Order: sequence, then structure tokens, then C-alpha cells
Amino acid sequence: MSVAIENFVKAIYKNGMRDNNDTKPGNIAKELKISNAAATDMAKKLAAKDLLEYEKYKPLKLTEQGTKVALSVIRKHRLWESLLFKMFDMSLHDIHREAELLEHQTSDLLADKISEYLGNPKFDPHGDPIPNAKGEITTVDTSISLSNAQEGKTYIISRLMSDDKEFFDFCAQNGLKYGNTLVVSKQFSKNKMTQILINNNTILLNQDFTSIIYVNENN
Amino acid sequence: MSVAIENFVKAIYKNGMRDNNDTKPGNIAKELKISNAAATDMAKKLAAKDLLEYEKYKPLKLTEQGTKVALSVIRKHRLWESLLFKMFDMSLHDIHREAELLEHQTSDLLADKISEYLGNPKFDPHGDPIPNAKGEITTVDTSISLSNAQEGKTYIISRLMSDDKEFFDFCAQNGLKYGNTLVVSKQFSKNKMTQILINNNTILLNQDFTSIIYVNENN
DNA sequence: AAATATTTTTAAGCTTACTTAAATATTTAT
DNA sequence: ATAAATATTTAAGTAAGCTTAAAAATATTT
Repeated sequence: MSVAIENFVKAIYKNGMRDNNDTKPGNIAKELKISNAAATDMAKKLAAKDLLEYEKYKPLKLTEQGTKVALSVIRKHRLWESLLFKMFDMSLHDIHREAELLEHQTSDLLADKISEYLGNPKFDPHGDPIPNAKGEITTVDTSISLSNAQEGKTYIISRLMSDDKEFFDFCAQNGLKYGNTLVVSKQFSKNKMTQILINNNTILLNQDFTSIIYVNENN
Repeated sequence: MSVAIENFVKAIYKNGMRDNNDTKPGNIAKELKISNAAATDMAKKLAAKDLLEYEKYKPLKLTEQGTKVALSVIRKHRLWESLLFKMFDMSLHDIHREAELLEHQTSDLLADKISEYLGNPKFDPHGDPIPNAKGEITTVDTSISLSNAQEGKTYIISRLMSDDKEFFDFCAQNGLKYGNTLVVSKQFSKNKMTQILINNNTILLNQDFTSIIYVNENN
């Protein structure tokens, strides 16, 4: 299982989570910054290895085995993020970048040791769920994106679904952090913007950000 | 700087430490489990990159730059070993294997964070010195191999220079661990064997082992 | 010092993971 | 429904990092 293969199935898994149609070779190519041709090539190769189903011009579909590989890599990524976040004073973006490399060089044994050390956490520092050793995600995700949150309600940040440095810088500057509380003061639905109150500051967010910030109602 | 290149210069560095003549392509090939032809090929490529000096049929010599690369990888390897050893209950051999992979996927920043977290240790769990961020090994090594130790004297184990599982299993079973104390009860110099007393057990070691176990006099 | 054995090098070839360019199919817009 | 735009696929080619086989140089043994 090469790094290229692991990243390929991971990209399919992540894109597919968002939208089952976002797994066409072109989407994966864009995600991995390779050419469309390379993505088609790889898709055929992985179909031969039974990691995915490939039909010309159709979205790629991971097999059970392919999903297992993807979840294993995602597990390792999120465990590394959790460990580095806990141990070192590093930005979420830097941590993400390190985890992106370490995830491919981590035995199942080491992953389990890290998980155990951390108390088998269910979420990483972005709020993303960590699959268990069997590749199961047991947690039910009840969170919604900020773009779908209701005016006037108070929420707790549950996920920051990004790996973009600018986004994380913005989050760090404004207290947008996993577990923090905010109030949705106004939804500008026509303009697809959301005004929130956090740390006594009022911030206006556009859809680029409200679609990747997930929250839970504060019960 | 690919994984193959990093491992290549590392192998030259390590073999060269032992004996300046052990850096011929064949020695490196054996160390890395690749063919002699591949080693010669790589040597030429790295000479073009100014990482080493290559003369046909001569031992390979790292340039200053090549040495820096080797020491950077070795630093990361030993920092990972130190961290994993401290945090997790894993065998030295397993830890070595993980570090062997992680060392190539670790930014200088992360290496520094690990070092700082550990209190900038000068030695790893095998007793091997950890180069600092500049690639300097500042510690003077006064240790000698068990094969050269004097009968009757008491020593402290300072290095276990191996990555062989059987060796580490043997060490673990017999209390041969970095920092532990032993007495050299007899040197069978003709047969190149050494009898030691450790944990109230008498053990006879042959040269395979006494040449890679390093000790310091117990002053 | 010559004969033999061992190493090193060269040469040709393979696989993986890409690339670009052109052909083909699908999607979108009119 | 058709034309135009976009995406996918095919084809040909490249670089890295290996392999095996044969040729050339060096080391070892007698």
C-alpha cells in the first residue's frame, strides 16, 4: 500500500462523504494536485486491486476493502493530530501538515499505542471523528454547518473541516476553536453570510467559512 | 531529498563511522538490501548533487552537505526513538522500526519540538548520541566495547549498537539496558568471549554481542 | 607473480507514479 | 436538440529507484 494509493483512497473517501458525485477522477485529481490522466490511470490500477469499482465516466466507488484502507489512514492522521496538538505548541495547520506525512508511516501497533495514550479519543482537534482500530466511526454526528444554524441560538463549535492555513489563522485570531461557544446573531440568507458573536466580538462570515465550520446546539 | 537518498547517506555515515573502508558501494548495498549496481548508480547521482565524492572503485566519501543530511536524519531517528521509548511500552526493536520510517517524514520544526519536549537529550535509549539541530554531536564518547573491557571491573552500559530483534530480545531478557550496571567477571580473549555478571546472573557473551555493547567505567 | 575469487561498473530493462497532447464522451447552455 | 464547453480517457513519454547479466577492475590466495 503505497503513499500514492493511500492518498488516493483517502481523497475518494473524503470527497464521497461530502457528495457521492465528487469522486470522479477529475475531482480526485484536483484534490491531490495531479493530472486527470494520472487519476484515471490510478483508478484502473486500484480497481484491479479491488480497492474500488471503476466504470468509465462514472464516479469512483470504494469497495469495502478500499474503505477500510481509507479509514485506517484517516485514523492515523487524526491520532497524530491529536497527539501533536496535545504535546506541542504548534498551529493546527502545521500539525495537519506533519500528520499528512506521518499517517503513511505508522504501524497499526503504533496507532493503537497513540490512541491508548490519549484515552482512545473520539474526536481530533478539528472535531473530526477518529475511526477505531476496526475502522468504525461509532459517534453519531449531530452537528450542522454554521450556514444552516438558526438566528439567535447559541452553539458550540464541533468541527473545523479544512486544511487551509489562512482559515486556521483566521480561526486562531478570532477564538474559533473546537469546543468554544458562539451565538448566531444574524443569517443573511440572500447573501449567504452569517454574523456571529464570539468572545464579545461580532464577526461576519461568508459561505466559504460557514460551510466548513460545524456546530452543535448548546443544550 | 527522497527517502532512498536519505537512507543512502545515512548508511554511508554509519558505515564510515565504523571503518572508512566500509563505504564502498557493495557495503552500502548490503546495508540497504539493494543490488551493488543500484548502489553504484545512486552514488553517481548523489555525487552530481554534491552529497558525496565518487571515484570509481574507491570508498564513498560524504561531502559536508551530505554529512549534514545524514546527521539530520540520524537526529530525527534518535529523537523519535527517545520519544516513543518514553511514551509507549514498546520493545526497542519495534521502536527502531517505527523510527526508521518516521525519520524521513519529520520537519525540522517537529524535530525541535520533540527535542525540547524531552529536555534536549544527548542520548537515545540505545545510548547513541543525538546530534543537535545544527548537526553537531557535542558529547565526547568515552565508552568502550565490552570486548575491550577489563576483567574484574564494574561498568555501566552506555550503548547498544544494533537494530537486530534477536539481540534486543536477548538484552531485554537479561537486563542489558542503557544505564544498567554489570561486572566483567572474565575475558576469554583467545575465544573472544566475555563473561559478565548482571542482576546476579552470570552470562557468557560471544563477540557478536560484546562488540556492539558499549560500556563506561563506573567511577 | 599468476591464477582465482570477489567487487564494481556498465548496460539493458522493469515498475510506479507521474506528465502532456490528442481523442472521445458527457454536460451545460442556448 | 444542438453547439459549445468541460471532463474523461487513451497514448506516448519521463524520472526515480530498483533489477539481472555481463564486462572490467580490484583483491586475495597460492
